[in-house]
Amino acid sequence: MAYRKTPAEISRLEAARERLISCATSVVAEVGWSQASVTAVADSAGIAAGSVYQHFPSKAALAVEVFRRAAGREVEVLGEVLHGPGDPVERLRRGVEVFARRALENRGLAYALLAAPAEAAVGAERLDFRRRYRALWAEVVREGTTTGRLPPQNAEITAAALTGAIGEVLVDPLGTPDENAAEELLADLTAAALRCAGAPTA
Amino acid sequence: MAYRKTPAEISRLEAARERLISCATSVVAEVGWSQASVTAVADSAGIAAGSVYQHFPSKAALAVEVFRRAAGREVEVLGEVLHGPGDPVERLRRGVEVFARRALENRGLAYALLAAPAEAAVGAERLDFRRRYRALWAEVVREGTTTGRLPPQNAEITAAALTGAIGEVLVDPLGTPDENAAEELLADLTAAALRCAGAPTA
DNA sequence: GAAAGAAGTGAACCATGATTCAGAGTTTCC
DNA sequence: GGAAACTCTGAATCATGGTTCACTTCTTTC
Repeated sequence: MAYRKTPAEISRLEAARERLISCATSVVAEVGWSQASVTAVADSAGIAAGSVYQHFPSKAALAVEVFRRAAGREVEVLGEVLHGPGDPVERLRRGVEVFARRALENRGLAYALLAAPAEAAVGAERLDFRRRYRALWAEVVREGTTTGRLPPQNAEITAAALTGAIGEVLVDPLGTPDENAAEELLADLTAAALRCAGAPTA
Repeated sequence: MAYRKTPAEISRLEAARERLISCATSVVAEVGWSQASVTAVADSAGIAAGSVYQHFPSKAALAVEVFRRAAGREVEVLGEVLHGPGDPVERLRRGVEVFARRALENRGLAYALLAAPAEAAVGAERLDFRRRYRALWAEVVREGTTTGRLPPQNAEITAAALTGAIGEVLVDPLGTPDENAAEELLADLTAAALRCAGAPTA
């Protein structure tokens, strides 16, 4: 019994791993997946390229973890809003607004999550998360139709349409940072989303 | 004056180039951009890998040409429908339907154009074509609002939303070929698109 | 403080796939 | 027919960037 990881050592390693994920996330947000080489990520975390492999078996595994963390946060936030109290139509409106606002506040990351070219493993993860967004929208839409606040419709299709519409509307502004037009964009986007679900125009 | 390309020779070269583009398009539609190596494309056209470089300066240039041709056809078809005769709302409906139907008829290619991971040059091209789709939708929407067939709205945002919504709704079915559900999908998709533009439900 | 074991380093290694190029085969023109 | 100019071939070359590994540095335990 000559060596045994002490609790302090374990948490130091854990912290190093977290730091690596966090730095990798920043790098991806700044330069995109394709430019986020192992070397660049390791440099930004202040460690050697080889050390990355003490925390992750491959670059792809790290990339997937980065994506999951970031996308998971968004799904969680959106879920909270959509599952919150109040009228389904109002929750839908707030969901779109919150999602878009968060994206515009962290454009680089939002672009990486929504649209930036990425390796296959991340692409697969992205599909999975789009499915989750869809499921969240579908729930609210279904609730709206059953309570009569929304007209009859295929909730799954509407949910997919919402996911795509919001992403597409955001991608362009995400590339060209223009602060002052954001509020108007948000208003127009939420209006389009509500129309898409068939909500009566306010 | 010892050698001069004869007309026959010129058209033979031209035909070889066209054939290459056509074969490359098929390969991309079947296996996606990432698997469409120069060797695979050359093999499918029955020429050596090196010969590709007699027609294109780089693989990226060929990929861009493949994308432009295919996407250009779609823009053209959509434009014809949207610029055709009749009520703007009806043209909108038919535009969505035609676009979606064509995508479902050639799923592999549609997926490659809309969503498949691709090199940077193709990604840039894709952005450009999305802008063109958007411009086409925006025109009709604007026409609808000025003639009073559609409620007041930001036509550019609605156009972006339509582009994203249609793409997103299609991407999933494009991966899982299911013939019989297509008609229902088309009906639900056009309904969602019309709602998105604020068209009164039929 | 010394041995044992683990983490960290970074230059070398390796896999992939685009690109090149020397030689073989074609076409043109006198 | 034959020289000149061009196309075609495909194995060799090259570029990129992820991954490995012999070695160094740090931790633990006695």
